[in-house]
Amino acid sequence: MRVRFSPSPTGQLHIGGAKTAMYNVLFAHGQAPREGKGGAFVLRIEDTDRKRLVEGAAEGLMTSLRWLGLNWDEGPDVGGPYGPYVQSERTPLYRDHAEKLIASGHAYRCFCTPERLQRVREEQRAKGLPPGYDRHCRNLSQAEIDAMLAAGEPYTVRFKMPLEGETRFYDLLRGEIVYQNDKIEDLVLLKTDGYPTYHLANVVDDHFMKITHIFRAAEWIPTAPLHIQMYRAFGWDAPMFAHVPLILAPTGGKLSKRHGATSVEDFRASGYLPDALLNYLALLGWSKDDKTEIFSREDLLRDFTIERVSPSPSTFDRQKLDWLNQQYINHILTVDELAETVAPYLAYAGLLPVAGVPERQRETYTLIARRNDAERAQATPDGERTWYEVVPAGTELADDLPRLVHDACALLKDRIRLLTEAPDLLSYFLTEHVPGYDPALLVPKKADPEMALKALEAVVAVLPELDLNDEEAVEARLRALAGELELKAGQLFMPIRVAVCGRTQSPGLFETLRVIGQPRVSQRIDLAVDALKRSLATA
RNA sequence: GCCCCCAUAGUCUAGCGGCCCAGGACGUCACCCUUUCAAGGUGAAGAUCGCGGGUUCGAAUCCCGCUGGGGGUACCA
Repeated sequence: MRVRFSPSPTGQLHIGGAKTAMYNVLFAHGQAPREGKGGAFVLRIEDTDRKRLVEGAAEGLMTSLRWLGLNWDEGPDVGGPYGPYVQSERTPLYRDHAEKLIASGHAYRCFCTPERLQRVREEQRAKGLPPGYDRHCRNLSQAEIDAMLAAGEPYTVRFKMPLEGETRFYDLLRGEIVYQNDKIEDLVLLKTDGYPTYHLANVVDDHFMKITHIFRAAEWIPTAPLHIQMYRAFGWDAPMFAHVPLILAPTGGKLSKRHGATSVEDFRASGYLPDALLNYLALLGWSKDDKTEIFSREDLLRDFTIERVSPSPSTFDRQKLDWLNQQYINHILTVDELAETVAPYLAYAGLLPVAGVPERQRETYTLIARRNDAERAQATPDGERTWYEVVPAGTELADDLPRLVHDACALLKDRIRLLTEAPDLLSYFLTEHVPGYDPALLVPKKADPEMALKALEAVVAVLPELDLNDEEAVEARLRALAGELELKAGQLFMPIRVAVCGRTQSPGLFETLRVIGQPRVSQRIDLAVDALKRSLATA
């Protein structure tokens, strides 16, 4: 069983494309071997539209696929027995086959100009007729054709669609689909620039690359009958088809740029894990049973069958993706893995030297930097703070960063949903001094500054005798201290938390103190005491 | 306009004629845990299975129509 994913290098990999690619991989590497057949996944670049070509897009597509772990057995970079795998390198093949179709009476040269086609469409619209090519050149006499050719008139090659009858084909997800032949146009196969259209290149390549199953986006359903007719005209067997449903935007319609992140690269830069994205995409239109939600790559390879993919389109739900991402961060990644994964985001936010980013995370760092540098340069004055603007440039970092990143990840893994949240959440662990904060936060609700001051001064007094590594002892001592001061535990804990973290939310107080360590804790509390004294003096 | 596809709670889905006056998940709400925020646990609300006809002893499940949503209608893929 051989399948293929064939993106056109006109932009980044859309998550709809990623889903299609994933189904291809799961079929070739999962379902096929399970059913005792060999499986190969082919990557083919469809760069036949020279006008829409984007420099570097093919590389970007491949980077995104690899990031998702969707690896191909044959493709432009790895080669294979049926190459080349880039269509622009195969143009003679397409031209030959267009000629073959003309010779066998299944296609014809069309000398109509774009202007004439445009005019025909307008006339049809004016008369309320369905727009489409009027087959003007289908019945030119040989003399007319020869004259045009002799005059050097440019031409396209169009497929001679049967004028009557019907074409049926079987879709693995939907069953049989029937089209009336007279509803299908004589579409262009070869353009005047000598490049093939999708229809020609696809059918020819899928045949010569021995593709057995075509899993492609549902938007191709309407042209499937054309493709079937082409296989027949060539005398080839058509592969099986499965048209995978589109991903819709919450507002309806195809998911597009206006709906925020839509490309795999967008999600990568926004702090999603490849496994979580893949898991989410798998669930969008497929399920194993009535309860399983978390699927590792191995699970998917073991459980996926194309037959269980739903034929109905589904709406993209960012909240569920976020939940899955959080599940992976909190329950599936180890602390070491999290610390490594989060490194590029920390580095870009200035909380880790770039040199401290592990080799394996370099690519992510580069991607983040490339995508954000431009935006960063033209900093919006009104702007909301972005995830990487959590500490001022030049902030002094702690000297024992690797340990701190690791320990802070251990404490914070249950509250990171996106990796981009890490810089903010980890900031006060990684800097030498607590980032600036409003001293008013030091005062708990329903309390006054005098009380907060009294509490912190009492802490300053007992701090030297505490071993912060002994969380239980610290807790016991501080609880006792609260009693002595006639405060509720929380009324004592909150000022300490704010003094040390610069915010009212943090992991458990005692583990936080342990990780930040005696010297910095004590220095931060001293500063908080000063701040309180100052504000009391002014008031 | 014409052609095609799809149709279970706001969203993703289980269900493939009786097990379903419909199960799971996200989200929402409440409670528990608790030094904050999370995480975790427990529970609740939320679907006349889009509507109307059939078929059948019996339909979310099969058939037809309608409605709604989506896609296609390019010398783009």
